[in-house]
Amino acid sequence: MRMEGQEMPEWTSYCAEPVEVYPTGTAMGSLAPLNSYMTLNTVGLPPPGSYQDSSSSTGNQGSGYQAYTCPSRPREGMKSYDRRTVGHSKPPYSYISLITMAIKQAPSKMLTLNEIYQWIMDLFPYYRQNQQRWQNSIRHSLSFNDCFVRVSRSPDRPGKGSFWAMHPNSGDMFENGCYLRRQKRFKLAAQEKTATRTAKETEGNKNPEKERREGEKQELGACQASFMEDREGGRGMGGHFMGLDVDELVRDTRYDFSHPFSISSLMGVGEQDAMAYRIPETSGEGSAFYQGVYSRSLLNAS
DNA sequence: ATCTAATTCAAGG
DNA sequence: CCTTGAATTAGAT
Repeated sequence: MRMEGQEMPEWTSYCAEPVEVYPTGTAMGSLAPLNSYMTLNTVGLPPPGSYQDSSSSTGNQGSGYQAYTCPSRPREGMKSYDRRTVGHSKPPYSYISLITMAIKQAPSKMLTLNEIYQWIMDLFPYYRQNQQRWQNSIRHSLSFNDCFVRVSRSPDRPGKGSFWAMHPNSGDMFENGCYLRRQKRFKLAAQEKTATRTAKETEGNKNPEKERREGEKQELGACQASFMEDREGGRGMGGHFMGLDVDELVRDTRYDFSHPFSISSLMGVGEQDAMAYRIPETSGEGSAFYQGVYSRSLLNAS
């Protein structure tokens, strides 16, 4: 039950209370969504005693995720596990996933660097440590990945740092339920990045140079390319996103289908669509639903 | 084993 | 704060 008009989704208020644990080696696709009310039993996981703990080796970079404490609403009869031993494990989300979640949950669909940091720390206790390290990684991710777009502050919204938004064509990068590694990056062709360099001061630069896109189309694959129809955005010299106006960056691009592990689901955004969890009635091969969800080039390439 | 995405360190603007 | 690059780690096949 989410409350309208609330700043943050309800689940963010208790997410700092780790009560559920996932076993080592759990396939990403089988992870329950953050706002799931499933119990360990319902997902058929081994008892808590059999979980490995990685929090003790806080600096254990490289040893992979041992366990993950899923932020969850404390429930009746749900014993909360020892947070000192099992909590603070690294969440099974890449920085790109985290950033994406943060931005998408924002009403404005745009956040400053610090707001992103804050959101992550509020939600995941693990990230309240080693801030220097992961925050540097976050910055690197933002600059390096074309799916993130830097939006300069408008004079009416003074402050420090730019805003970060999702590139309108980045698609739903995690609809397949994998938050650790995308199949393909969302890479803009060189021209797109360099496009509209001059329009920077011009303000009215709504004309991003819509030509020259055949090259990258083949590079990204047919499906992805279809996303690139019409208007293409680009980054100017300073890396600011200038090809599209803010409205486009900000619009909430939700998809018609809802996947149990989609970010929308994770964030409780699509609760009314929850029914869509239904699995297609055994279609001979490749139901429309899954074809849509798992279409490699279309959903992963971002 | 390989391919490539993600993470980390870190210099330079 | 932002961008890059090189080197390393690590998912997925």
